[in-house]
Amino acid sequence: MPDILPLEAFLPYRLVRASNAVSQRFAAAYKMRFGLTRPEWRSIAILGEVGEATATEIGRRSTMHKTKVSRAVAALEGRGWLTRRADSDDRRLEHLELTTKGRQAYRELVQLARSFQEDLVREMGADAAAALDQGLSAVERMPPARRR
Amino acid sequence: MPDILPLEAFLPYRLVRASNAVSQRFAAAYKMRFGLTRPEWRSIAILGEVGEATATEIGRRSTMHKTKVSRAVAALEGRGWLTRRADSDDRRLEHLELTTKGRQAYRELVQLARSFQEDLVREMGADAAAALDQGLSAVERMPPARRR
DNA sequence: AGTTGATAGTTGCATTTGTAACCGTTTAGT
DNA sequence: ACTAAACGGTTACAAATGCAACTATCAACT
Repeated sequence: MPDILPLEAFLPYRLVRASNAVSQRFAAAYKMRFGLTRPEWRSIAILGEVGEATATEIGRRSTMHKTKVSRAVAALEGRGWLTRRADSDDRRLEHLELTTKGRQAYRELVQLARSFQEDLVREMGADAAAALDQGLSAVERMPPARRR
Repeated sequence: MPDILPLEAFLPYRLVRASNAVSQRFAAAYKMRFGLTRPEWRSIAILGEVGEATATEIGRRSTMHKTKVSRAVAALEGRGWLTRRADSDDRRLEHLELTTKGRQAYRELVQLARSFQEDLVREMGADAAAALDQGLSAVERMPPARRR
């Protein structure tokens, strides 16, 4: 008799599936509204949050690879949503900042995100949402598999 | 004063991040051991679980696009880990089944997955794991965004 | 029977992504 | 000062992915 593992009971699989379901739903919203990609949305989210950051810092804070950030930033710059400012001390660094247009979009994106999360919590139920929060916090506390 | 949304407090982002952290760690394990891709691992997992399935059923059960399944199945067939058997009634269907070699790998993969999950639960703590389970279940209960 | 529409599965093509290499700049060690 | 290593950022190339079109088959309806 075979020893089986139901995929439905396997945490990594369940996490991926839940994450896809939820984030794709949200991605559909900001893609529909602004035509943004996920790396772009994340970059805006970081810049809106911290005001100004280098590309590396965006990557660190949003868990994105340098190349993704680089491309997202280039695209957002092309839209006129952010500007680059060279660092006077270290000429490798570029300080990025949202433009007025970028901040305006950010404001709307925050609205979108808030109402999305409210709907989500309502739909799953407050206690389940609290449980999810607790579970995710524990995962976040785990040491990363391997730095690179 | 700007109205900000901390990305760290946004559920979709946290879900994606947790899911990446966990599933990439596991992926590294089966990739290291067998050189499998994620679609391949999932296809094996389904076939090992249900014994026999069509490509469409694998896709449905593992939430993968047809093309992913098609390519994964082709790769696994190339390895000699599964066989195709035409349906006698409906000649569009192909019943897929693991070979002896495939089942052997499956057995080892199940071991790998079990010990991975055990480690995971131990690392996050039993109650956090239970909370995560509860939260994920609630997400799984939500209606899918859009059928295709 | 014949046409239309659906379904199973594959493949071509464009887009996205990751890896590695690269350039310019800064830091550290000698 | 000088070399080597490290770092920020970009880009070239390869691999993975998704979409759409396609083939073959089946089902339904006339």
